Amino acid sequence: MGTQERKLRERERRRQAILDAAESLFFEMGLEKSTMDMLAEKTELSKGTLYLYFASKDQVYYAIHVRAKKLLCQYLAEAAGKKGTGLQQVLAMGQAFLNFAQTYPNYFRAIAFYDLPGGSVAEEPWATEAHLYGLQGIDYCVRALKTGQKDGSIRMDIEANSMALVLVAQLKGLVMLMQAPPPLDGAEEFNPVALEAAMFDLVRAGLSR
Amino acid sequence: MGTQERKLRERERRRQAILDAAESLFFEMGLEKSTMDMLAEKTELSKGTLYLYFASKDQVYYAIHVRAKKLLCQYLAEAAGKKGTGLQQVLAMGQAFLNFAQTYPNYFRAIAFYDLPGGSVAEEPWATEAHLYGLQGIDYCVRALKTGQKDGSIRMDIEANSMALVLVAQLKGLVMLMQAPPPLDGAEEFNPVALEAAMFDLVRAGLSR
Amino acid sequence: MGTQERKLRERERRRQAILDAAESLFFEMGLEKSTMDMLAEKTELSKGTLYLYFASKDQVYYAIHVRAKKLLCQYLAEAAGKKGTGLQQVLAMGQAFLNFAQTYPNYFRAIAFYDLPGGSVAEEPWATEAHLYGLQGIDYCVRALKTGQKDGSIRMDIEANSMALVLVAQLKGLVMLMQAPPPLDGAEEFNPVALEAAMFDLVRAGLSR
Amino acid sequence: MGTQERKLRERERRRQAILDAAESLFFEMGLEKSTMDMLAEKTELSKGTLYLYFASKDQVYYAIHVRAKKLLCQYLAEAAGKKGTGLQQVLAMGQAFLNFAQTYPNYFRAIAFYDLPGGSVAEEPWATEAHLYGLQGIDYCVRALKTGQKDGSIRMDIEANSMALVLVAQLKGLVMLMQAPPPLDGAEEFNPVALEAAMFDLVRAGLSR
DNA sequence: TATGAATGAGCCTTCATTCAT
DNA sequence: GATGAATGAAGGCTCATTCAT
Repeated sequence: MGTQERKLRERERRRQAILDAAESLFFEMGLEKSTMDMLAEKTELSKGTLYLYFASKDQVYYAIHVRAKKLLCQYLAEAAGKKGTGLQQVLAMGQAFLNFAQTYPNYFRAIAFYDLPGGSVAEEPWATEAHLYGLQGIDYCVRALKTGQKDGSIRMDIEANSMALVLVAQLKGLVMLMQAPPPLDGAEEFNPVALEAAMFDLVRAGLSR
Repeated sequence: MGTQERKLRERERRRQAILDAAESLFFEMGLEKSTMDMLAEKTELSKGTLYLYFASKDQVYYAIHVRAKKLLCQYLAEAAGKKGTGLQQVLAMGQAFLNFAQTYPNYFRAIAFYDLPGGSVAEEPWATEAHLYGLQGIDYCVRALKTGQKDGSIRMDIEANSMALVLVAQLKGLVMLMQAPPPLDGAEEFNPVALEAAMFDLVRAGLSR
Repeated sequence: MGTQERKLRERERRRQAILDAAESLFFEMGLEKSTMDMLAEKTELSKGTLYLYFASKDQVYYAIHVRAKKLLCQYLAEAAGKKGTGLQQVLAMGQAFLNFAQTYPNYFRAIAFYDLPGGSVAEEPWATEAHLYGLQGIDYCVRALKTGQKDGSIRMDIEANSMALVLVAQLKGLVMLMQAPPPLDGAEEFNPVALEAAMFDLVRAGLSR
Repeated sequence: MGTQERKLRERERRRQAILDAAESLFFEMGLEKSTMDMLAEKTELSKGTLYLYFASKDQVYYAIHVRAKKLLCQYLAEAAGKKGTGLQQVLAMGQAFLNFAQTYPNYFRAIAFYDLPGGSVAEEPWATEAHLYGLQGIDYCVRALKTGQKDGSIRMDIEANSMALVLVAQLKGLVMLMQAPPPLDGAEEFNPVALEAAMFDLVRAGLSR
């Protein structure tokens, strides 16, 4: 019978619906200010039911985090698969990261915030899946760097593993800066386009031979 | 009589003692999980007394944040004052930033966390002083870049204002990565020294002519 | 199924039980000195549960106030419906008011205190229902006065609207006096029966033709 | 030496200054919302000093209450001393009461609120002086009533002691009604002048022969 | 006498989680 | 599986009062 299977699918659908609601809730209100009551109301489910699908509020947040990393991985994978030199691939991945962050700023925050030292959910025993996705993103970058070194588009004296991490960290830092609320009087402060250009300039010049 | 003056000094000393305790508390437990009760216990003061020195929990945190930015500014100022080419100054400031982050990881977090989008205290009307310190740090970097362009150590086609922000963002991202808790099994994951080296390599190559 | 209906009834029952407890608590301790902890203990409910039924302490008090005015209105309505001249109706309503105040001294206080200038809950946006009950009481009195003027039991030169308010104010003042605690040594001070008699004497003579 | 005497006068002056400040504070903010800190700031005295003059916050309030009753007594005494029939004296005292309440609405409230059952300070062992002033006011009224019975302006079958209390209670109730904040939409509700007229009409007709 | 820093009990309210139905 | 009433441990903050100086 497909009965059991159908039930499973149904359950997964519900789970995703909860996550959808949680996403918009958490990102609108902030994680700490969001309550399970609000989530229950938004999902039109009872509070008890929520706990049938997620063991805790943190788990809900974690699931969103995983979602976000999964999606980011897809963006990176696509960029990594493009034709071109290794350097071009690296730059394409950088662009993909920026696109992701601009298209899904909330997802980006879920990733950035979650990884923060002292972040609310990190260091939990079940935080495994998310980490793997993170590693995979790094791995794409490492491979592209090595490809670039083989095809001559990237300097040979670069240590690919470390540089990949540096590039990712740089991207995260940049997006966090760009997404930070203008602290005062809403002054123009900086031009996102110019910022991106400067970064790509730095990376291209810094990596290429 | 210096009585009044002494009282004022005494008061300031107490204030700083509270901040010291708050620092270690907040950074150990995280801001949200720290309570005023805990702070009272740690300072061996009553809860009421705490509110004689700080109007709210947020204000305590903000004061730490200001402290941190002040100190970081000193680090940067010192580096910015060193002899050498503009490029060397830029790199020296990068090194100073890393030194600061390693010497005072908690202060670094205070800065990084506070600036986070959706951060708990940002956008308050009194969050001005802190912002100015931030701007000053950027300014040091801009000047060093321009100096480098004049003395020939840095490419002329670089837009100093944007690049300064990129460099700062990069540093923040890198330190956040390095300070992130090893998410699992404590695997070595990455080598901080190699990471720093890779970053300086990227920056030097990326900026110089 | 009447399941849902039963639940609703159950909920209402609980609500009333909380109000019962709150009544005796507030009137014993005074509103300001009563705490939600006390109310929780008295109802043998947790403090959190209290907030499932009432949004705030003020709302609890307000609910009591409404209860009181509702009951008073019933007393007045009954008296207003009696046979007799208008004057007799007015006096009957006065007597009903006194009966109410003697039977439910706490309710009387809830009304008197709530209406007090500077009372804690007044001027809230939801304080509407209560006010309407108050107006209705006045209305009964106005009608009785006019009836009396038609049937000749009450002087024609009396302005019914103003006189109704005067009579109500008089009654309130009198009951407040009678309910005031003997400030010292418990001396007899005054005789409630004589007081009532004096008031009815005054009103009868003052109104009749 | 007049030294000690001067000190005593100085002390009394300070005491009165505190009361002046407390009056405007309490009546502006409400008793419960006023804090000793506020009073200290208003008097430009330290909080500790306040406790040198008054044993508690309640005592401060009580002193204001006494002040108020004293002043009311003066108003009544003056009216009671006027020439005319007993009835005229009674009515004059009523008018004096209304004048007092309109001139010093805050004082009136201090009296009315303090006497309220469950009022914050009542039933304290030291609440004696105030009570005496209250009795004196009653006494004036009793005498005027008896005078009226002698001079034929007031019915003989009235029991002066009870009627005096009724009249006072009536006045209090009326003023409380008139001072109550318009509960809704600021509608005109009632006309104070008409109210006063109605009351005097009732009393005159009710008392006179 | 005057100060004001320190106290600490207490207040109202919130909310993640549980569990009987 | 779904519900939602009940829980209770905190949480941030207030304020009348005390006391060493």
